[in-house]
Amino acid sequence: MAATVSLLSRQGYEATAVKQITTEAAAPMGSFYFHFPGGKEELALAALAQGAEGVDALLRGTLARASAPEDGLADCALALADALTRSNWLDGCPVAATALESIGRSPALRAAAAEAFDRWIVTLQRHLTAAGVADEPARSLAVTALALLEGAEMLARVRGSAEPLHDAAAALRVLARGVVPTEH
Amino acid sequence: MAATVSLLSRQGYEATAVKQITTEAAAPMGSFYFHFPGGKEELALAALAQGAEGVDALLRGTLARASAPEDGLADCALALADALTRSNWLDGCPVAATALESIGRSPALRAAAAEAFDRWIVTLQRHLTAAGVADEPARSLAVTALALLEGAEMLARVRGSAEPLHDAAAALRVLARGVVPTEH
DNA sequence: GTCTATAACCCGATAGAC
DNA sequence: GTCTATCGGGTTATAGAC
Repeated sequence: MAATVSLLSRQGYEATAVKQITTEAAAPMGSFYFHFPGGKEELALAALAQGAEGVDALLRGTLARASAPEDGLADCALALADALTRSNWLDGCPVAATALESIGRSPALRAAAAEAFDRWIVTLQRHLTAAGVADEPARSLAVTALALLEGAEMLARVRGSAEPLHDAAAALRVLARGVVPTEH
Repeated sequence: MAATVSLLSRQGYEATAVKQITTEAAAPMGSFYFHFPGGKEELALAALAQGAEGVDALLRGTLARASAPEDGLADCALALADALTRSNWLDGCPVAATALESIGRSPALRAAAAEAFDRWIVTLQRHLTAAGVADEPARSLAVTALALLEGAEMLARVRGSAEPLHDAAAALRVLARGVVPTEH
């Protein structure tokens, strides 16, 4: 299962063969279809849900540890850069590749991807409202922040450089300072 | 060829069969391998290059038509939203899906995707330097803008809503105003 | 140069013995 | 519940007639 999350993150849904998954998990093909009668798609749905939880935990942890509320979003970009560097740019967002592939092909996968994105947006938005930002600018900035994180991560992985995520962190700091009320 | 660009944009590299391409182009399988001895991958490389040119033309046209230099980046987000809505969220970035699939699998495709992204970044950066922004903040903002455009487009397609691209446009306006010198 | 027919292979999924 | 052996179909790519 963790193997599936990683494979979907690295190569997407279409390029990932069921056989590759069962091999990596040291499980035989046959019993796989006992646990996942819905086949490959059902497994992918479960993997997307698990991947969504993993990313959400990373975001929540990073936001909670932020030295100042207005730096939380930027810290998320830096946390992604760190995780990516450690995996040699292989383990990216566990949802992105599958999301793009699913748009015109699998309504179920597309919905699962949308749900994952929504969950992360809510997490980011809550961080902002907790810092005193009103609901509406908070939601808009949360959507923008997630888009920027996803896009910067894609650029970083394709180029093999953390630069886009560092640039994104700087931009997120600017955007957050525009809406988060300062204490003094 | 144009068919290939569209198919890569809609479903990525792995999900696109050579047969689907030749069928859509009303060409027989056999002669395809005469024109593309490198097979599917060589065709995809050509399609990525053509897709890169198409997007670059859209960006250049939008930036040239911008009412004010500091609105150029935001206009790009709105142009993408417009094109996406017209295709029912199907025809997105012709590079993104293939880029994510290729990272751990095909160095040639990954390099082609990186080249496309670089080209767009240069186009965005030139718009900023032409508006009087210094090289370094211009490059950093161009990278951030492309990341935001790509991420927002992915979110918009997955959710079937232009909202993320509108939010991105607003953010790009804020970021551009922070670095583009005003006239008066 | 163009196209058909097919090879060689891999895919997801299943039947059926255990 | 577990696993092996296999099915039917779709994949890329090619051989060979035209």
